[in-house]
Amino acid sequence: MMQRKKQPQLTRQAILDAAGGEFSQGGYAGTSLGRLVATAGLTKGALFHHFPDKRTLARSWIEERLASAIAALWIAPLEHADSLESLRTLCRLRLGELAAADATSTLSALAAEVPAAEDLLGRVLGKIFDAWRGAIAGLLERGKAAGRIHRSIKPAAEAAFLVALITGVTVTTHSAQAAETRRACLSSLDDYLETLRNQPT
Amino acid sequence: MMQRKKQPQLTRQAILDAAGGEFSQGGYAGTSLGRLVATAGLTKGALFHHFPDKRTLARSWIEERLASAIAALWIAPLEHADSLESLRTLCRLRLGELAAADATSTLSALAAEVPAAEDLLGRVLGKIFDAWRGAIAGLLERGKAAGRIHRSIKPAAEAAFLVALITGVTVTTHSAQAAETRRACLSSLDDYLETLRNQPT
DNA sequence: ATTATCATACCTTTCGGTCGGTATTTATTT
DNA sequence: AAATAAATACCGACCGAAAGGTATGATAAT
Repeated sequence: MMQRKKQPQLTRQAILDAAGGEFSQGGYAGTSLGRLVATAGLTKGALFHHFPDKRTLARSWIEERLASAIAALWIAPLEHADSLESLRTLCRLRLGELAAADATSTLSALAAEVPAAEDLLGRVLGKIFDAWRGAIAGLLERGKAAGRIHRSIKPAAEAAFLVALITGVTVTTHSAQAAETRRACLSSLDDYLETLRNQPT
Repeated sequence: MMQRKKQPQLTRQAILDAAGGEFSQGGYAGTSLGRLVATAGLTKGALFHHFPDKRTLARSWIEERLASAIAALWIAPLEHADSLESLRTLCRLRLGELAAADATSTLSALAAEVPAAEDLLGRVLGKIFDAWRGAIAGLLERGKAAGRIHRSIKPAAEAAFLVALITGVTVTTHSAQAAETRRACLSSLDDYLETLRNQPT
Protein backbone atom coordinates (compact mmCIF):
# COMPACT_ATOMS: atom_id res chain seq x y z
CA MET A 1 0.00 0.00 0.00
CA MET A 2 2.16 2.84 -1.17
CA GLN A 3 -0.16 5.78 -0.74
CA ARG A 4 1.74 8.24 -2.89
CA LYS A 5 0.57 11.72 -2.00
CA LYS A 6 -2.27 12.67 0.24
CA GLN A 7 -2.24 16.24 -1.05
CA PRO A 8 -1.13 16.02 -4.63
CA GLN A 9 0.76 19.23 -5.17
CA LEU A 10 -1.86 21.45 -3.67
CA THR A 11 0.11 24.65 -3.96
CA ARG A 12 1.16 23.80 -7.45
CA GLN A 13 -2.46 23.45 -8.44
CA ALA A 14 -3.26 26.79 -6.85
CA ILE A 15 -0.54 28.39 -8.95
CA LEU A 16 -1.94 26.86 -12.10
CA ASP A 17 -5.38 28.08 -11.12
CA ALA A 18 -4.10 31.61 -10.76
CA ALA A 19 -2.14 31.32 -13.99
CA GLY A 20 -5.35 30.52 -15.77
CA GLY A 21 -6.95 33.75 -14.74
CA GLU A 22 -3.93 35.81 -15.62
CA PHE A 23 -3.21 34.25 -18.98
CA SER A 24 -6.85 34.43 -19.92
CA GLN A 25 -7.00 38.08 -19.16
CA GLY A 26 -3.65 39.38 -20.28
CA GLY A 27 -2.16 36.79 -22.56
CA TYR A 28 1.39 35.60 -22.09
CA ALA A 29 3.35 38.83 -22.34
CA GLY A 30 0.69 40.72 -20.45
CA THR A 31 0.87 38.45 -17.44
CA SER A 32 2.94 39.53 -14.48
CA LEU A 33 4.17 36.82 -12.18
CA GLY A 34 4.16 39.26 -9.31
CA ARG A 35 0.48 40.01 -9.76
CA LEU A 36 -0.19 36.34 -10.30
CA VAL A 37 1.13 35.28 -6.93
CA ALA A 38 -0.24 38.35 -5.19
CA THR A 39 -3.83 37.89 -6.32
CA ALA A 40 -3.66 34.22 -5.44
CA GLY A 41 -2.20 34.85 -2.01
CA LEU A 42 0.95 32.96 -2.86
CA THR A 43 4.61 33.81 -3.01
CA LYS A 44 7.32 33.86 -5.58
CA GLY A 45 9.16 31.24 -3.66
CA ALA A 46 6.34 28.79 -4.16
CA LEU A 47 6.04 29.68 -7.82
CA PHE A 48 9.68 29.22 -8.68
CA HIS A 49 9.89 26.14 -6.59
CA HIS A 50 7.36 24.41 -8.82
CA PHE A 51 8.24 26.07 -12.13
CA PRO A 52 11.70 27.13 -13.28
CA ASP A 53 10.53 30.11 -15.27
CA LYS A 54 7.58 31.87 -16.85
CA ARG A 55 7.65 29.98 -20.11
CA THR A 56 7.57 26.65 -18.35
CA LEU A 57 4.70 27.82 -16.21
CA ALA A 58 2.81 28.79 -19.33
CA ARG A 59 3.60 25.50 -20.98
CA SER A 60 2.51 23.53 -17.94
CA TRP A 61 -0.69 25.49 -17.68
CA ILE A 62 -1.48 24.98 -21.34
CA GLU A 63 -0.79 21.27 -21.16
CA GLU A 64 -2.42 20.56 -17.83
CA ARG A 65 -5.34 22.95 -17.88
CA LEU A 66 -6.07 24.55 -21.22
CA ALA A 67 -5.77 21.31 -23.17
CA SER A 68 -8.17 19.52 -20.89
CA ALA A 69 -10.55 22.45 -20.91
CA ILE A 70 -10.71 22.38 -24.68
CA ALA A 71 -11.09 18.64 -24.54
CA ALA A 72 -14.03 18.97 -22.19
CA LEU A 73 -15.66 21.75 -24.17
CA TRP A 74 -15.10 20.64 -27.72
CA ILE A 75 -13.81 17.10 -27.93
CA ALA A 76 -15.57 14.95 -25.37
CA PRO A 77 -19.06 16.09 -26.44
CA LEU A 78 -18.35 14.89 -29.96
CA GLU A 79 -16.74 11.63 -29.02
CA HIS A 80 -19.51 9.35 -30.22
CA ALA A 81 -21.56 11.82 -32.22
CA ASP A 82 -22.01 11.41 -35.92
CA SER A 83 -24.67 13.95 -36.85
CA LEU A 84 -24.47 17.50 -38.10
CA GLU A 85 -27.06 18.38 -35.50
CA SER A 86 -24.76 17.55 -32.63
CA LEU A 87 -22.05 19.66 -34.19
CA ARG A 88 -24.43 22.49 -34.78
CA THR A 89 -25.80 22.31 -31.26
CA LEU A 90 -22.35 22.32 -29.72
CA CYS A 91 -21.24 25.33 -31.74
CA ARG A 92 -24.30 27.29 -30.80
CA LEU A 93 -23.89 26.33 -27.19
CA ARG A 94 -20.24 27.28 -26.97
CA LEU A 95 -20.31 30.35 -29.15
CA GLY A 96 -23.62 31.61 -27.94
CA GLU A 97 -22.44 32.26 -24.43
CA LEU A 98 -19.98 34.86 -25.65
CA ALA A 99 -18.01 34.20 -22.51
CA ALA A 100 -15.15 36.56 -23.14
CA ALA A 101 -12.71 34.85 -20.85
CA ASP A 102 -13.38 31.21 -21.49
CA ALA A 103 -10.92 28.61 -22.61
CA THR A 104 -11.73 28.92 -26.28
CA SER A 105 -10.88 32.58 -26.49
CA THR A 106 -7.81 32.09 -24.34
CA LEU A 107 -6.57 29.47 -26.73
CA SER A 108 -7.16 31.83 -29.61
CA ALA A 109 -5.40 34.68 -27.89
CA LEU A 110 -2.35 32.63 -27.02
CA ALA A 111 -2.17 31.11 -30.47
CA ALA A 112 -2.28 34.56 -32.00
CA GLU A 113 0.34 35.91 -29.64
CA VAL A 114 2.91 33.18 -29.71
CA PRO A 115 6.00 34.17 -31.70
CA ALA A 116 4.87 32.05 -34.59
CA ALA A 117 6.62 28.96 -35.60
CA GLU A 118 9.30 26.91 -34.02
CA ASP A 119 8.56 27.94 -30.50
CA LEU A 120 7.81 25.29 -27.91
CA LEU A 121 4.66 27.00 -26.75
CA GLY A 122 3.52 27.15 -30.32
CA ARG A 123 3.90 23.43 -30.72
CA VAL A 124 1.99 22.75 -27.54
CA LEU A 125 -0.84 24.94 -28.75
CA GLY A 126 -0.66 23.27 -32.12
CA LYS A 127 -1.27 19.92 -30.50
CA ILE A 128 -4.45 21.23 -28.96
CA PHE A 129 -5.66 22.41 -32.33
CA ASP A 130 -4.75 19.05 -33.79
CA ALA A 131 -6.76 17.18 -31.21
CA TRP A 132 -9.67 19.51 -31.76
CA ARG A 133 -9.54 19.00 -35.51
CA GLY A 134 -9.28 15.29 -34.94
CA ALA A 135 -12.47 15.21 -32.92
CA ILE A 136 -14.44 17.02 -35.59
CA ALA A 137 -12.90 14.95 -38.35
CA GLY A 138 -13.91 11.86 -36.43
CA LEU A 139 -17.49 13.01 -36.26
CA LEU A 140 -17.51 13.66 -39.97
CA GLU A 141 -16.00 10.26 -40.69
CA ARG A 142 -18.65 8.55 -38.64
CA GLY A 143 -21.31 10.67 -40.26
CA LYS A 144 -20.14 9.60 -43.67
CA ALA A 145 -20.12 5.97 -42.63
CA ALA A 146 -23.65 6.35 -41.33
CA GLY A 147 -24.79 7.96 -44.53
CA ARG A 148 -25.66 11.18 -42.78
CA ILE A 149 -22.95 13.21 -44.41
CA HIS A 150 -22.20 13.55 -48.06
CA ARG A 151 -19.56 11.23 -49.49
CA SER A 152 -17.66 13.94 -51.29
CA ILE A 153 -16.58 15.87 -48.25
CA LYS A 154 -13.11 15.46 -46.85
CA PRO A 155 -13.31 15.22 -43.06
CA ALA A 156 -9.82 16.47 -42.28
CA ALA A 157 -10.12 19.53 -44.48
CA GLU A 158 -13.59 20.32 -43.26
CA ALA A 159 -12.45 19.96 -39.65
CA ALA A 160 -9.60 22.38 -40.23
CA PHE A 161 -12.05 24.77 -41.77
CA LEU A 162 -14.38 24.53 -38.81
CA VAL A 163 -11.71 24.96 -36.17
CA ALA A 164 -10.44 28.02 -38.00
CA LEU A 165 -13.95 29.35 -38.18
CA ILE A 166 -14.71 28.85 -34.51
CA THR A 167 -11.41 30.41 -33.55
CA GLY A 168 -12.05 33.32 -35.85
CA VAL A 169 -15.50 33.90 -34.44
CA THR A 170 -14.15 34.17 -30.92
CA VAL A 171 -11.45 36.58 -32.06
CA THR A 172 -13.52 38.84 -34.26
CA THR A 173 -16.57 39.02 -32.04
CA HIS A 174 -15.40 39.01 -28.47
CA SER A 175 -16.48 42.53 -27.71
CA ALA A 176 -19.83 43.17 -26.13
CA GLN A 177 -21.30 45.09 -29.04
CA ALA A 178 -20.33 42.36 -31.47
CA ALA A 179 -23.12 40.08 -30.33
CA GLU A 180 -25.07 40.80 -33.49
CA THR A 181 -22.11 39.91 -35.67
CA ARG A 182 -21.64 36.73 -33.73
CA ARG A 183 -25.21 35.73 -34.36
CA ALA A 184 -24.68 36.41 -38.03
CA CYS A 185 -21.72 34.04 -38.05
CA LEU A 186 -23.77 31.37 -36.36
CA SER A 187 -26.56 31.82 -38.85
CA SER A 188 -24.19 31.33 -41.76
CA LEU A 189 -22.62 28.43 -39.97
CA ASP A 190 -25.98 26.70 -40.00
CA ASP A 191 -26.25 27.14 -43.74
CA TYR A 192 -22.74 25.91 -44.20
CA LEU A 193 -23.27 22.80 -42.13
CA GLU A 194 -26.35 21.99 -44.18
CA THR A 195 -24.19 21.80 -47.28
CA LEU A 196 -22.34 18.88 -45.73
CA ARG A 197 -25.46 16.84 -45.38
CA ASN A 198 -26.05 13.80 -47.49
CA GLN A 199 -29.10 14.58 -49.60
CA PRO A 200 -31.53 11.64 -49.53
CA THR A 201 -33.26 12.83 -52.70
CA MET B 1 -0.65 78.99 -51.19
CA MET B 2 -0.41 77.60 -47.74
CA GLN B 3 2.06 74.86 -48.29
CA ARG B 4 1.40 72.91 -45.13
CA LYS B 5 4.39 70.75 -44.49
CA LYS B 6 7.27 70.01 -46.78
CA GLN B 7 8.31 67.00 -44.74
CA PRO B 8 5.09 65.74 -43.33
CA GLN B 9 6.16 64.45 -39.96
CA LEU B 10 9.07 62.44 -41.21
CA THR B 11 10.22 61.25 -37.83
CA ARG B 12 6.68 60.53 -36.82
CA GLN B 13 6.33 58.27 -39.82
CA ALA B 14 9.56 56.52 -38.93
CA ILE B 15 8.20 55.85 -35.48
CA LEU B 16 5.02 54.40 -36.92
CA ASP B 17 7.11 52.27 -39.25
CA ALA B 18 9.04 50.87 -36.34
CA ALA B 19 5.88 50.39 -34.34
CA GLY B 20 4.55 48.23 -37.13
CA GLY B 21 7.44 45.84 -36.86
CA GLU B 22 7.24 45.63 -33.11
CA PHE B 23 3.49 45.23 -32.81
CA SER B 24 3.50 42.64 -35.55
CA GLN B 25 6.08 40.61 -33.80
CA GLY B 26 5.23 40.97 -30.15
CA GLY B 27 1.69 42.22 -29.96
CA TYR B 28 0.80 45.15 -27.77
CA ALA B 29 1.95 43.98 -24.37
CA GLY B 30 5.01 42.33 -25.84
CA THR B 31 6.27 45.51 -27.42
CA SER B 32 8.91 47.52 -25.61
CA LEU B 33 9.15 51.18 -26.46
CA GLY B 34 12.83 51.11 -25.63
CA ARG B 35 13.51 48.39 -28.16
CA LEU B 36 11.24 50.11 -30.62
CA VAL B 37 13.24 53.32 -30.69
CA ALA B 38 16.55 51.51 -30.44
CA THR B 39 16.02 49.25 -33.44
CA ALA B 40 14.76 52.20 -35.46
CA GLY B 41 17.69 54.40 -34.51
CA LEU B 42 15.44 56.88 -32.78
CA THR B 43 15.08 58.21 -29.30
CA LYS B 44 12.47 58.31 -26.63
CA GLY B 45 12.36 62.06 -26.89
CA ALA B 46 11.13 61.82 -30.45
CA LEU B 47 8.64 59.15 -29.56
CA PHE B 48 7.04 60.96 -26.65
CA HIS B 49 7.08 64.20 -28.53
CA HIS B 50 4.79 62.75 -31.15
CA PHE B 51 2.76 60.39 -28.98
CA PRO B 52 1.75 60.94 -25.37
CA ASP B 53 1.88 57.29 -24.37
CA LYS B 54 2.02 53.73 -25.56
CA ARG B 55 -1.69 53.26 -25.99
CA THR B 56 -1.99 56.32 -28.17
CA LEU B 57 0.93 55.15 -30.26
CA ALA B 58 -0.79 51.84 -30.76
CA ARG B 59 -4.05 53.51 -31.62
CA SER B 60 -2.39 55.84 -34.10
CA TRP B 61 -0.53 52.99 -35.73
CA ILE B 62 -3.69 50.93 -36.04
CA GLU B 63 -5.64 53.79 -37.51
CA GLU B 64 -2.97 55.17 -39.79
CA ARG B 65 -1.20 52.04 -40.88
CA LEU B 66 -2.98 48.82 -40.05
CA ALA B 67 -6.36 50.02 -41.24
CA SER B 68 -4.99 51.13 -44.59
CA ALA B 69 -3.00 47.93 -44.95
CA ILE B 70 -6.12 45.87 -44.49
CA ALA B 71 -7.93 48.18 -46.86
CA ALA B 72 -5.26 47.65 -49.49
CA LEU B 73 -5.10 43.91 -48.97
CA TRP B 74 -8.73 43.00 -48.54
CA ILE B 75 -11.02 45.88 -49.37
CA ALA B 76 -9.74 47.71 -52.41
CA PRO B 77 -9.34 44.54 -54.48
CA LEU B 78 -13.03 43.79 -53.97
CA GLU B 79 -14.30 47.27 -54.57
CA HIS B 80 -15.96 46.62 -57.89
CA ALA B 81 -15.91 42.86 -57.90
CA ASP B 82 -19.12 40.88 -57.89
CA SER B 83 -18.02 37.32 -58.55
CA LEU B 84 -17.19 34.45 -56.27
CA GLU B 85 -14.10 33.88 -58.37
CA SER B 86 -12.59 37.21 -57.37
CA LEU B 87 -13.27 36.44 -53.73
CA ARG B 88 -11.78 33.00 -54.08
CA THR B 89 -8.73 34.31 -55.88
CA LEU B 90 -8.10 36.97 -53.28
CA CYS B 91 -8.37 34.52 -50.41
CA ARG B 92 -5.97 32.11 -52.02
CA LEU B 93 -3.59 34.92 -52.79
CA ARG B 94 -3.59 36.37 -49.30
CA LEU B 95 -3.74 33.15 -47.32
CA GLY B 96 -1.43 31.22 -49.58
CA GLU B 97 1.60 33.32 -48.82
CA LEU B 98 1.49 32.29 -45.19
CA ALA B 99 3.35 35.47 -44.40
CA ALA B 100 3.53 35.13 -40.67
CA ALA B 101 4.06 38.79 -39.96
CA ASP B 102 1.74 40.45 -42.39
CA ALA B 103 -1.03 42.84 -41.61
CA THR B 104 -3.73 40.21 -41.50
CA SER B 105 -2.13 38.18 -38.77
CA THR B 106 -1.20 41.31 -36.86
CA LEU B 107 -4.80 42.38 -36.88
CA SER B 108 -5.80 38.98 -35.61
CA ALA B 109 -3.19 39.01 -32.89
CA LEU B 110 -4.13 42.45 -31.63
CA ALA B 111 -7.83 41.65 -31.74
CA ALA B 112 -7.23 38.52 -29.71
CA GLU B 113 -5.07 40.33 -27.18
CA VAL B 114 -7.06 43.46 -26.55
CA PRO B 115 -8.76 43.38 -23.15
CA ALA B 116 -12.09 42.64 -24.78
CA ALA B 117 -14.87 45.05 -24.88
CA GLU B 118 -15.12 48.66 -24.00
CA ASP B 119 -11.52 49.45 -24.63
CA LEU B 120 -10.65 52.17 -27.09
CA LEU B 121 -8.21 50.01 -28.98
CA GLY B 122 -10.88 47.37 -29.22
CA ARG B 123 -13.25 49.76 -30.88
CA VAL B 124 -10.63 50.90 -33.35
CA LEU B 125 -9.95 47.31 -34.29
CA GLY B 126 -13.65 46.68 -34.48
CA LYS B 127 -14.00 49.41 -37.08
CA ILE B 128 -11.43 47.66 -39.25
CA PHE B 129 -13.34 44.42 -39.03
CA ASP B 130 -16.52 46.30 -39.88
CA ALA B 131 -15.00 47.84 -42.97
CA TRP B 132 -13.67 44.47 -44.01
CA ARG B 133 -17.06 42.83 -43.58
CA GLY B 134 -18.61 45.69 -45.46
CA ALA B 135 -16.40 45.12 -48.47
CA ILE B 136 -17.26 41.45 -48.66
CA ALA B 137 -20.93 42.13 -48.07
CA GLY B 138 -20.81 44.64 -50.90
CA LEU B 139 -19.39 42.07 -53.24
CA LEU B 140 -22.09 39.63 -52.30
CA GLU B 141 -24.78 42.26 -52.79
CA ARG B 142 -23.50 43.07 -56.24
CA GLY B 143 -23.21 39.40 -57.01
CA LYS B 144 -26.80 38.89 -56.05
CA ALA B 145 -27.90 41.79 -58.20
CA ALA B 146 -25.95 40.37 -61.10
CA GLY B 147 -27.54 36.97 -60.64
CA ARG B 148 -24.19 35.39 -59.90
CA ILE B 149 -24.96 34.62 -56.30
CA HIS B 150 -27.92 32.84 -54.90
CA ARG B 151 -30.82 34.97 -53.75
CA SER B 152 -31.25 33.24 -50.43
CA ILE B 153 -27.91 34.21 -48.99
CA LYS B 154 -27.62 37.10 -46.57
CA PRO B 155 -24.59 39.20 -47.48
CA ALA B 156 -23.93 40.66 -44.05
CA ALA B 157 -24.07 37.33 -42.28
CA GLU B 158 -21.97 35.63 -44.91
CA ALA B 159 -19.41 38.42 -44.75
CA ALA B 160 -19.13 38.07 -41.00
CA PHE B 161 -18.67 34.35 -41.46
CA LEU B 162 -15.92 34.87 -44.01
CA VAL B 163 -14.01 37.44 -42.01
CA ALA B 164 -14.12 35.16 -39.01
CA LEU B 165 -12.90 32.32 -41.14
CA ILE B 166 -10.00 34.22 -42.65
CA THR B 167 -8.99 35.49 -39.24
CA GLY B 168 -9.20 32.02 -37.80
CA VAL B 169 -7.10 30.57 -40.57
CA THR B 170 -4.30 33.01 -39.88
CA VAL B 171 -4.45 32.29 -36.16
CA THR B 172 -4.68 28.52 -36.28
CA THR B 173 -2.16 27.97 -39.06
CA HIS B 174 0.55 30.55 -38.69
CA SER B 175 3.24 28.08 -37.82
CA ALA B 176 5.51 26.76 -40.49
CA GLN B 177 4.42 23.15 -40.20
CA ALA B 178 0.77 24.12 -40.47
CA ALA B 179 1.02 24.72 -44.20
CA GLU B 180 -0.84 21.52 -44.89
CA THR B 181 -3.66 22.49 -42.58
CA ARG B 182 -3.85 25.86 -44.23
CA ARG B 183 -4.23 24.26 -47.61
CA ALA B 184 -7.00 22.11 -46.20
CA CYS B 185 -8.82 25.21 -45.04
CA LEU B 186 -8.49 26.76 -48.46
CA SER B 187 -9.78 23.64 -50.10
CA SER B 188 -12.88 23.63 -47.94
CA LEU B 189 -13.25 27.33 -48.51
CA ASP B 190 -13.56 26.64 -52.21
CA ASP B 191 -16.36 24.19 -51.60
CA TYR B 192 -18.05 26.59 -49.28
CA LEU B 193 -17.92 29.46 -51.75
CA GLU B 194 -19.46 27.23 -54.39
CA THR B 195 -22.52 26.82 -52.22
CA LEU B 196 -23.14 30.54 -52.50
CA ARG B 197 -23.35 30.40 -56.24
CA ASN B 198 -26.61 30.93 -58.02
CA GLN B 199 -27.34 27.64 -59.75
CA PRO B 200 -28.39 28.21 -63.35
CA THR B 201 -29.90 24.73 -63.29
C1' DA C 1 11.41 85.63 -29.70
C1' DT C 2 8.90 81.82 -30.00
C1' DT C 3 7.58 77.49 -31.11
C1' DA C 4 8.26 72.81 -32.92
C1' DT C 5 11.42 69.13 -32.98
C1' DC C 6 14.21 66.34 -31.18
C1' DA C 7 18.42 64.22 -27.90
C1' DT C 8 20.08 62.94 -23.34
C1' DA C 9 19.86 61.85 -18.88
C1' DC C 10 17.19 60.34 -15.49
C1' DC C 11 13.05 58.87 -12.61
C1' DT C 12 9.90 55.46 -10.55
C1' DT C 13 7.95 51.19 -10.82
C1' DT C 14 7.73 46.70 -12.04
C1' DC C 15 9.61 42.89 -14.35
C1' DG C 16 11.37 37.91 -14.19
C1' DG C 17 14.23 35.60 -11.33
C1' DT C 18 17.64 34.44 -7.28
C1' DC C 19 19.00 33.33 -2.71
C1' DG C 20 19.48 32.13 2.07
C1' DG C 21 16.87 30.37 5.49
C1' DT C 22 13.18 27.44 7.69
C1' DA C 23 9.55 24.34 8.52
C1' DT C 24 7.90 19.91 7.30
C1' DT C 25 8.15 15.19 5.29
C1' DT C 26 10.40 11.28 4.15
C1' DA C 27 14.23 7.96 4.33
C1' DT C 28 17.78 5.90 6.73
C1' DT C 29 20.28 4.36 10.49
C1' DT C 30 20.76 2.83 15.12
C1' DA D 1 11.11 3.08 18.17
C1' DA D 2 14.18 6.87 18.43
C1' DA D 3 17.41 9.53 16.38
C1' DT D 4 19.19 11.41 12.52
C1' DA D 5 20.02 12.46 7.84
C1' DA D 6 18.16 14.19 3.64
C1' DA D 7 14.93 15.84 0.64
C1' DT D 8 10.91 18.58 -0.23
C1' DA D 9 8.10 22.68 0.15
C1' DC D 10 7.87 27.13 0.95
C1' DC D 11 8.73 32.09 2.56
C1' DG D 12 10.12 36.79 1.75
C1' DA D 13 13.84 39.89 1.09
C1' DC D 14 16.47 41.06 -2.55
C1' DC D 15 18.71 41.74 -7.42
C1' DG D 16 19.86 43.70 -11.93
C1' DA D 17 17.50 44.79 -15.93
C1' DA D 18 14.03 46.76 -18.31
C1' DA D 19 9.63 48.77 -18.37
C1' DG D 20 6.88 53.31 -19.44
C1' DG D 21 7.42 57.92 -18.85
C1' DT D 22 9.51 62.80 -17.45
C1' DA D 23 12.56 66.83 -17.31
C1' DT D 24 15.77 69.69 -19.27
C1' DG D 25 18.06 71.59 -22.81
C1' DA D 26 19.98 72.01 -27.54
C1' DT D 27 18.86 73.01 -32.43
C1' DA D 28 16.55 75.03 -35.92
C1' DA D 29 12.79 76.92 -38.41
C1' DT D 30 9.15 80.71 -38.26
